[in-house]
This record gives sequence, structure tokens and C-alpha cells, in this order.
Amino acid sequence: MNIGTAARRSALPAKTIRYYEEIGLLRPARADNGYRDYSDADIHRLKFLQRARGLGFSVEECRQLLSLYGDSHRASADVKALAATKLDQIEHKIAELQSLKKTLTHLVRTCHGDARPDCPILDELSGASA
Amino acid sequence: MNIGTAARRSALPAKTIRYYEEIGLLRPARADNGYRDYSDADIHRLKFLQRARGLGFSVEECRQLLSLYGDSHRASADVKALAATKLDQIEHKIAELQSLKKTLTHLVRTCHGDARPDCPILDELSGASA
DNA sequence: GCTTGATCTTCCAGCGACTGGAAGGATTAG
DNA sequence: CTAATCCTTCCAGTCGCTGGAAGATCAAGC
Repeated sequence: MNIGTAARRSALPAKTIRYYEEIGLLRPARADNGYRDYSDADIHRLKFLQRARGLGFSVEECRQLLSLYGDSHRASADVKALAATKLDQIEHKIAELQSLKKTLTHLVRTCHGDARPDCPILDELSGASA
Repeated sequence: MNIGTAARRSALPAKTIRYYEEIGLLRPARADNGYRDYSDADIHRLKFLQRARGLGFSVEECRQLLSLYGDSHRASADVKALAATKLDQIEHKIAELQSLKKTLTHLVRTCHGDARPDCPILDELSGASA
């Protein structure tokens, strides 16, 4: 199967698929004409990557997950640990963004937002309150 | 004032300050020895940048904010619009992360996490449920 | 005056995860 | 046979820094 079809089936851009190959995440066969030739197993792997990336795992973490996935003797604890770490990171990021949101919401609310030049947002950024 | 002092006062790494200069966010004077020489106004500008970046504004948005800051005829509505857009983006990002969190939490909870190889997380990623 | 160490300069390279585009070969439809 | 589409490789750019090398300058101590 050519890369265009693989792209459609995995919901990944062809460029990204080539990139994943370049960094060693998969090794598709080659047809006689030099075109990449994807098997169903390759598509499975690409979909796996697509889902894992969508869940916020980095490419390196995806590599680990794929390695665990391919290891029939893996312990589920290893996978759980990876996912739990990622969950932690996501929670931290959420907390950080919520703090930003709070500050920005306050600023937006106190700015009258008309044609006049005085602006509490710029005041805050310029350190007027500090 | 040398860059080291400017770095301490603005809470930005010296490398970052040089980078900001390179992309045209400020133009410090130069002393006879070739060292950058920061004025109090420069420090003010750097602190402004430090705060705005900390609030999640991109460097290009910071450039706009600085331009609005320096324009005494600006309308506060312009600044408010920038901030409101940023707020929207932050809210979207939070929603996205919360959705990720939900999925990952579920996966982590259903994975027994012991030495056995069966793992609902990998099952999900491999598309067992799809 | 000399040495040492901190600080400054420029320049180049790399991070992560792609994405865009150019130049050219292969395939397919009509 | 032609035109359109798809494939190939390679190089460059994105964003916002960050690290390091090589060399100049400065400040402090002896």
C-alpha cells in the first residue's frame, strides 16, 4: 500500500509518516519502483502512534510504548507508570494554564475596552502594580 | 548597566535578552568596550516582556503589546482584544488537556499495573476498543 | 605589573515535531 | 501521448530559546 493510502488510513499526513520512518519508528517495505509499501501491521503501528501522540505522549514516549507493546513479557506496571507520569504532567500544565486564565480574565474584565488610551492590562504588564 | 545586571533585574537569562535584541524587541546602547549598556527604560521593557511571556503571549504578540504600550493614542480596546483572544486560546488548551486527562485517568485506573503483561492502556492504543 | 576568574562578545548548532517547497521520477486516466 | 497525480529525496523553516566554543575585557588580589 502506498503512502497516500497509509496516510488516509492512519489519519497522519504523509510527511509525518516519512518523518516517523526517518527517526526509526517504523520500517516499511519498498516496492520495486522505490515507493514505500505499507503492510497492515505498519498501518496498525501508525494508528497506534496517532492515538498515543493524540494522548499527549512525546515521540520518545511513543517509542517506549511501542517497545512495550511489542514485548509479550512486559509488565503492565511499566506502561501504567508511563501513563501516570504523563497524567501528572498534564495536570501540572492544566494548573498552570488555569492560573494564567485567572490573571488574564481579571485583566480583561477590568479593561474598559473602548477608544480611550488608559488600559489596566498594559499597566499591569509595565509593572504599575508591582 | 551590563547584561548580567539586566538579566538579574528583569529575571530573564542573558541569552534570552540577546535573543530579544536579535529579533528587534529592544536596542540597547553600546559602551566603548563593545558591551551592551542597558538603561532603566530597557530594563522596564525587559520586565514587560518577561511578564507578557509569562502570561502566555507569543513573542509576536509581545511585539504588538509593546507597540501599543508605546503608542499614547492607542485604544484600550485593541489591547483588550489581544488579551481576550489569548484568553480564548488558553481556555481551548485547558479543555483539550482536560479531555486528555479524562481519557488517561480512565486508562490508568483500569490498568492493574502489576507484573502481568495484559494492559488496557496498550489495548486502547492498539485500537482494541475501536 | 601579573595572574586569575568572572563577565562580556560573536557565531554556530541543536532542541521537538513536524511542515513547506523544489526538483525530478513513476503511475494512471483518457 | 499527454496531463494530472503521486511518489521520491533533500533542504530549509517554524518557535523560543539554550548550549557551547573561542576570544576580548574587566575587577580583584598579590
